[in-house]
Amino acid sequence: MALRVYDTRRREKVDFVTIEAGKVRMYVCGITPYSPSHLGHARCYIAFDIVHRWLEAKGYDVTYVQNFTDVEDKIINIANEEGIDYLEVAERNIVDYYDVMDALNVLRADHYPRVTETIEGIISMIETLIEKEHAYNGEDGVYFHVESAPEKYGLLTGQNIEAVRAGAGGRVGGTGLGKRDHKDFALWKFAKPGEPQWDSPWGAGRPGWHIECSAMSLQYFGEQFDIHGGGDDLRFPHHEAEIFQSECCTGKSPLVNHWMHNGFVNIDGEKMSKSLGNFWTITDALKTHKPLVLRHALLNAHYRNPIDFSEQFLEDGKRSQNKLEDSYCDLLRVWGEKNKDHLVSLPRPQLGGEGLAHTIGMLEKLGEECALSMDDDFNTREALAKISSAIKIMNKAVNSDIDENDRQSLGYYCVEWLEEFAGSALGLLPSREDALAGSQEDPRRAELEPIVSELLMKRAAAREAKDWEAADAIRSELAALGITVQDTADGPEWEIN
RNA sequence: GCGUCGGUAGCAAAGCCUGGUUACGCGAUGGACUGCAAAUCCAUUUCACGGGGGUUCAAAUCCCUCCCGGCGCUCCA
Repeated sequence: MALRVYDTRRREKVDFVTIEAGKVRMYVCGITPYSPSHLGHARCYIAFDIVHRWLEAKGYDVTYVQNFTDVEDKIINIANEEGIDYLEVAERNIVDYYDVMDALNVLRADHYPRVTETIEGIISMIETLIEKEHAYNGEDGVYFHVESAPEKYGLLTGQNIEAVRAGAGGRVGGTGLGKRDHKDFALWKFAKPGEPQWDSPWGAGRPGWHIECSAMSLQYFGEQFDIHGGGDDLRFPHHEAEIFQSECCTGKSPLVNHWMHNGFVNIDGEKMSKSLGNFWTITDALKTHKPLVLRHALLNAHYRNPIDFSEQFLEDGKRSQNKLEDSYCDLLRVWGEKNKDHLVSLPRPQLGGEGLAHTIGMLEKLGEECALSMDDDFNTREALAKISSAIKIMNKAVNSDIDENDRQSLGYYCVEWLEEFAGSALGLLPSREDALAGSQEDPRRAELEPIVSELLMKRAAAREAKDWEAADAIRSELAALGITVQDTADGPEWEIN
């Protein structure tokens, strides 16, 4: 099956081709750790986590690099306000980033280089650019001269260099006093008093915003690599700046085969921003919803399209995710109830029976379709639709009147099916242990356990006595505590809303 | 202004590149099951594609045009 990926530069889906057979070099722009991670970050890094997972599922050897821009204006300002070192600000937000991404089941990249650890590579890159006359030393910093390579302008945004010049109007000269041209951008900013700084051939200072990514990709991948990703807003100027820097430095073009950009998260139709007061951190969202619910909700739209985030959006994700987890749990029980001691080592059962063959056939077809959806530019929405269809078939088959051995082996098949597509590929399944334990991972559960157990025992007694009124009253009481009770063949179960 | 992405049933969102077949989900309604619920299953809620032209045996899908909206052109995932 051929993987097709949308490439921002060519503006169409193209066959995925790597520089070296079987190997993928993927670079995704990481965060500037000046504040806790927000929903936009969740969307971006989940999107590229899907790329990461699917490429590995297809057998590629993926090297995934993601940077931290740990020295930058906003970080310095916050550090000054709080009277602490800028690295402290960066560090605490990097810790937050790892925490929330782990919770969201985002697999770690292979390398997380930081600007502050890449100064040497940055300086040597700037030296080369100056030698080749693509950069110059201005009053307040070293700048890249965009007009030195005009053919590279607008490669990702389709903007025309002449038009931009014409439309720039009053903004020309607004920032960067030492610029020769308003389109030029800083490679190295000379230090102002009290700012973090490193020595350089041009004077003490720190790197401009774009150069770190060029230096890091060069360091880890060399002159050219396969995938470069990031949020849609990075197309310009950040990624176009990278093209200027890297290609002018090495003389190799194109820098990247596949440029990938994920769509934005809007809040109730408006762009999420601190000034509008509609800013959601990931931690905010996780206060009321489980991490996998947020992940599911985000994967329910194609990664390139914008998402309109709302309470309803999360509620939809919650329903879908609960359904997935409930079904997974049920199937684990169908298969494993009698095999708890060797749940993992049990060999895959033989599938027998005419009825099963039909079911297995349908599931295999859906599995293939699911893979095709992922191959078509990582269409997680369509893949989830296939998974939903599969779950329906699974539930029906497992609940039908069939031989017990068949039921058990079918359960096993279904568990494996879900683990392959919903689990490995989409990262939406909890561990088998967590799934079987229900929502046990919720910290509030342990707290509520004693009181709920007591009420459930009273209710069981009332039901035993067929005192339905009393039993329902207890259920209402629990509902008022935000707890839903479900009666199953194995007795009542409860979960926190 | 320039660039770019969109406008799909009550809501939400795939499909458009590679014209011709059901999206999927939520919500709603009825049914099976249940003491009643929940969960699950079945059925109904279907002939939806911004407007107008055109191409074609056939268009949500290709072409033209118009309208509306998002985002970018300054820091931003």
